[in-house]
Amino acid sequence: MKKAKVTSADVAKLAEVSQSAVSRSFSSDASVSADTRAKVLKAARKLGYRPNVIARAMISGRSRLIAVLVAYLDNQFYPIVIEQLSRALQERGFHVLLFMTDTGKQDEVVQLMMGYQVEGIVMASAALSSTLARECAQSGIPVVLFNRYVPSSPASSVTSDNIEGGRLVAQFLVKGGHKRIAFIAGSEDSSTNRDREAGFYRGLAESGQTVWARAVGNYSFEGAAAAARQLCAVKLRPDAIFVANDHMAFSVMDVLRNELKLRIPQDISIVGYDDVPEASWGGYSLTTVRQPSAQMIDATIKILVEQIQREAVIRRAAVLPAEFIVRQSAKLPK
Amino acid sequence: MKKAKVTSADVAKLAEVSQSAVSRSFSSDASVSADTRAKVLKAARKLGYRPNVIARAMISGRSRLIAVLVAYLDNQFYPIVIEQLSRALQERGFHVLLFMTDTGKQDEVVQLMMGYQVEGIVMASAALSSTLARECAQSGIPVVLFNRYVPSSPASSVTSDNIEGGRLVAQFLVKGGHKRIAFIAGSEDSSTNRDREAGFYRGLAESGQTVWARAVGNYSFEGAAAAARQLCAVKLRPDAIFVANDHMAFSVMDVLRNELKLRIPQDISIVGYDDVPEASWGGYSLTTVRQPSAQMIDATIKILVEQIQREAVIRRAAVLPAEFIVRQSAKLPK
DNA sequence: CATTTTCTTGCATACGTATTCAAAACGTGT
DNA sequence: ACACGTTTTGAATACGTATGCAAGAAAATG
Repeated sequence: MKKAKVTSADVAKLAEVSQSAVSRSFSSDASVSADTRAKVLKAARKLGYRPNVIARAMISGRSRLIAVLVAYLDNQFYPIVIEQLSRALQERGFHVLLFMTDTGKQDEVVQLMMGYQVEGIVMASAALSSTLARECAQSGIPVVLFNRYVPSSPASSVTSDNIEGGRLVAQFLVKGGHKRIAFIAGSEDSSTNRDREAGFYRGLAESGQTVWARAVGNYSFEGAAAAARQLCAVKLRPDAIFVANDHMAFSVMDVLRNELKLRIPQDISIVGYDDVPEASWGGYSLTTVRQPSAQMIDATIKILVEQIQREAVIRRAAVLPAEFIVRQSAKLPK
Repeated sequence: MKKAKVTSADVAKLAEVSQSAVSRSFSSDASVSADTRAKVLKAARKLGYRPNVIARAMISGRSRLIAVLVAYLDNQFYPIVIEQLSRALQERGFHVLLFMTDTGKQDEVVQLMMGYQVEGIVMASAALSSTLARECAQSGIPVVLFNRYVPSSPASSVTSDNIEGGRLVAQFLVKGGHKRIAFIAGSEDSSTNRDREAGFYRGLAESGQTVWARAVGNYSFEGAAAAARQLCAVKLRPDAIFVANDHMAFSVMDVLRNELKLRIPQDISIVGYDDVPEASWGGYSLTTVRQPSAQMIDATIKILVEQIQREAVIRRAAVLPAEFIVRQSAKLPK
């Protein structure tokens, strides 16, 4: 098993042209006669030549690599995003370098990404320390916080309208006649949770209500289960719970139905956020708020590509409309 | 916003050493005095220097890139695998270059991967044409078919024992007293489906039964729903269905419960395969066969790393034990 | 102290491609 | 046939790092 690397020089020799000609034949906007290009391509095919992207990146300074940083993939929202993002980037000649990290090791990982000369960074389900953001901005690498928002940061962001989404939930639950409406938060330091919660409270206030109870689930399955138990361990339990994302909502529903023997939505209504695929499954049929993932991906790519082409990092913040999805986990308004 | 690239030469100048010294200071097993290394690291920190991995890959021929090819991420098995794989590779200094592709465009994508000089390829949920496999082997790039198996291919493979897994399902269902046991297949050209089905039939035969009915779901949510409807549209419907993976099983359960108003497992038993996280959720509580994903990842990495280090591509085939997981979607043996 | 032996160090070069520059080839109109 | 603009071509160089080599420094040995 030999590594028989075939280079542009090999192709050049076979095609009886210069190495430059080979290079130009593989670059779309170069000045080569159709004649020599044909010769080159023929020789290349014969030898099985493929331009070395690494070498190309070296000289051109464009690696065509986009780093995607994600903390976990058990919340189905992120796999979907990664799939769509990867497909869309592929179409534009970019490719995804995937990094998994728990918060804390972020600095290290960002250094790694920069080492790979990535042309852009997408951070999903992970915040970005301000020093790190500054560092990226200085080196001219556009950063998009996907589904996260940090006002003071030079990084761009793409989110859905979490505030409005939260408000919609409040309105729906109030109209449904609920009087003891509770909230289960995600990570308290995340902008998604902050905004959803703020919008939710505002919506309640507009109807003259306030939140009945509140617990924290930290966007984790177990955390949400604990939060649900906590909320229902009082004499007068809530008659509705807004859970800050679908992933937690499933866990909450399991606890309510199987441990506490409550019927959903007859005894208690549940609303989630994200509209991940499982939300439409029959086992849950979760009323939720849809994040427009396709539009969010589009916005992300637009921001990245624009900044890469113009070689200028400008802060952008895209906020896309959220849509309320009615299913069967919450009582309908009469 | 300027791209102020800082190179090893810059660091060398500041530290008053040669560029070679800088390079050596960043290579773990190089001969540098502790003294100069300290000087270099100090200067590097001051300038914010990070070795350019691209340039390093160029000269050393080691990109530290592993291509991961996957067809879709809606089956939760694959996100989990990607997460674990990425984490494990990161620990060993490798990184994941992610490619999404529908079968058909595979050749193109493999060419792309080779262009990036990846040191290894993991193909999950995608077969590999034999010409492609040969090409990879020739260029000395180890290929691991994850959860796929192609006997004639020079590519290595890592699977769970799908035959035994299928057999376990048959045994369990027979012991549960079922008399009309059906099967919903995944993609008929996939080795996972072939092996699970073969093992299942063998298990049935050992108990003197044969399959009652069979339909194809193509590993898709909609396909499985259609298959379920088809199986139950006869006068005597099955009293148990083995569905070739969990993802399809959820869809089948939805159809049975919500459309056909059947109770699971009282009216009909369902068994899946994979043990994805959702299988343990209360909404489904799916009896299934667990694929040992952690062990499969370990095996994959071991194969890759070994072949990369020894610079020799040898075909390996790891088959790991499957474990039967009893939950509540299938009647228990008495 | 002389002589090996082991460590360090800098110089020069190589990796495979894109791109600048000047020369060459080719057309075009007079 | 000539001058001129346009297109095509090859030689040379640069990108940022790792490494073989030889020389110098330090350490170990006698």
